[in-house]
Amino acid sequence: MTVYAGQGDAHRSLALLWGAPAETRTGRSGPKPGLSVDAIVSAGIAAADAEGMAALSMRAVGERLGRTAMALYTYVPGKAELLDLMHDRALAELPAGPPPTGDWREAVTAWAGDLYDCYLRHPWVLQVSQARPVLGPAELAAMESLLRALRPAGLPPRTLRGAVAALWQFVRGLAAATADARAAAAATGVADEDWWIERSTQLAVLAPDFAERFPLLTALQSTAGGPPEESHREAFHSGLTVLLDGIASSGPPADATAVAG
Amino acid sequence: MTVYAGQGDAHRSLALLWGAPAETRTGRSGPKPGLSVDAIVSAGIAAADAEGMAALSMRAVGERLGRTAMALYTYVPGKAELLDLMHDRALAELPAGPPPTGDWREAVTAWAGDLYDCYLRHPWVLQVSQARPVLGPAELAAMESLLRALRPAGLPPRTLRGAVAALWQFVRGLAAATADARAAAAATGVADEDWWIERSTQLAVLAPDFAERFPLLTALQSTAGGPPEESHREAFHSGLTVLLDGIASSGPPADATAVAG
DNA sequence: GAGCGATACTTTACGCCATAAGGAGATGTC
DNA sequence: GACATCTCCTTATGGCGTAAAGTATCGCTC
Repeated sequence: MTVYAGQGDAHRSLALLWGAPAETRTGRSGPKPGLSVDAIVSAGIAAADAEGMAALSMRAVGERLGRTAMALYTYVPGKAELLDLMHDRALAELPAGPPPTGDWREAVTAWAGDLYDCYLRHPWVLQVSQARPVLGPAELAAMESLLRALRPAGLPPRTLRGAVAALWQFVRGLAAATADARAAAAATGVADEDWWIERSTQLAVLAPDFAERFPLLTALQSTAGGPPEESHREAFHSGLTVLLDGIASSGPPADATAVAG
Repeated sequence: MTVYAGQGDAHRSLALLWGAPAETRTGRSGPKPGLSVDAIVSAGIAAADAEGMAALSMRAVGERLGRTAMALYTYVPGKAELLDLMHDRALAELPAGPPPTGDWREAVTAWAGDLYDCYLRHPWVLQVSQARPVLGPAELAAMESLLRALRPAGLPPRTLRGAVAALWQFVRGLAAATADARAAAAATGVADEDWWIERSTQLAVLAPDFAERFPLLTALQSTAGGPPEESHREAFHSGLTVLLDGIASSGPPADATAVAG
């Protein structure tokens, strides 16, 4: 669901993301707050992790805190902003910085693996409207991490921007594919492999000319072995290798870093 | 919206996608169908193009056809399946095959550009739960096209799978970023540039230590010129170059194709 | 310490949504 | 003409996000 939040109150959203500093006015009257933005975000993440994005409602989050749905509106402008906060908080689980090894390939690989794992721990993040320019601190920190890892590669700014986009989107996309395969397996109660086989059987009936219409796809598919989960992991590594090779060939004179390392 | 369709009746969905062949039983009684799956899918696409994914309801689609929402359920099992059909129909706009030039880089670039443009023509496609293994004919045809374009690169199967995933996800991700930037600009009525400036100003207030916390990001940002739309196009090209370079370096002995071409 | 305004939270209500259930009318076969 | 079948409708159910308004609680001012 979507989670295609309206642009709504962008200012308020940003302020919440970056933790509005002097929110504590002097002279507050009224009952003390029983909740907090943090607690609400945590409850939202717990709910999304446990029940999935489709089941995430303001009522559900409120119930986890022993409140009604409307109580949340004291702390958060609306569901869209709550999702923004949840998104950034999930990304905040990423390690702060890459290990200071000299090998940028290793550093980038570690970064990609961390992001991939984080997405799979919180698959609902992938359903929050992608690439909405929310600019939360954790998201920016993750990007800074990637830039730090890539620095030794010595890319010019243009290429660097492209490489960052390609890396991020690749990880995100592969995590989404993995997560969806898992969800399908869990929802149908069918094991990954069997589900795939069933699908293929149906396809063979519906499109008997499949092999002729899609010869290359058929050929490629026949070379795949093992369950989808493993196949995704393999695609992750080989795709990442392609990306790293591309980055290496766009770097400085080709052997400067290799020799230096 | 999500479009995180339940796995629901996968069989029925697949049958619709591949155009169940002998649907016309002999001896049909009852009134003649006033609608068709095709017409409903077209209306759905028109609605999504015009009003956006958030406004896409069964009611809205029905209204475009002069019917109620419930009338659609005679033709389509539910909203999720309709979205699957819309998704595949949108991808069917892609050209059938790459031009038969010998230059695979050119062919892949053309393929990527076509997909990028298609996504931007139908931004809602990017909000349909990504990578759901729907396996519609148009989606598979697009993949076959990419494989055809990549063939001269002579990649081994493992690498090929990774490269395909990386390319597809990269294009999808960048299209999503571009589409979201456009949506933000349209929704706020603010021009791209101004919106970005405003955002930066807010950030500077909320996080005065921005430059210290994110030095590399700050440095990279300062090298960017021009409006976001152009910046995205630039990222598209430089990212694609990185990917193509990576593919080239994973291919056969490195100069076989270059010399041959 | 009385009063008052601000605050947290609730109840209620509105207008959406997808879709289950059942009925009305049209159309074909027998 | 009878009947089965099919399209399409109306109605109803149970959800959703959230606007509006009410209630209880707290802290400040006088």
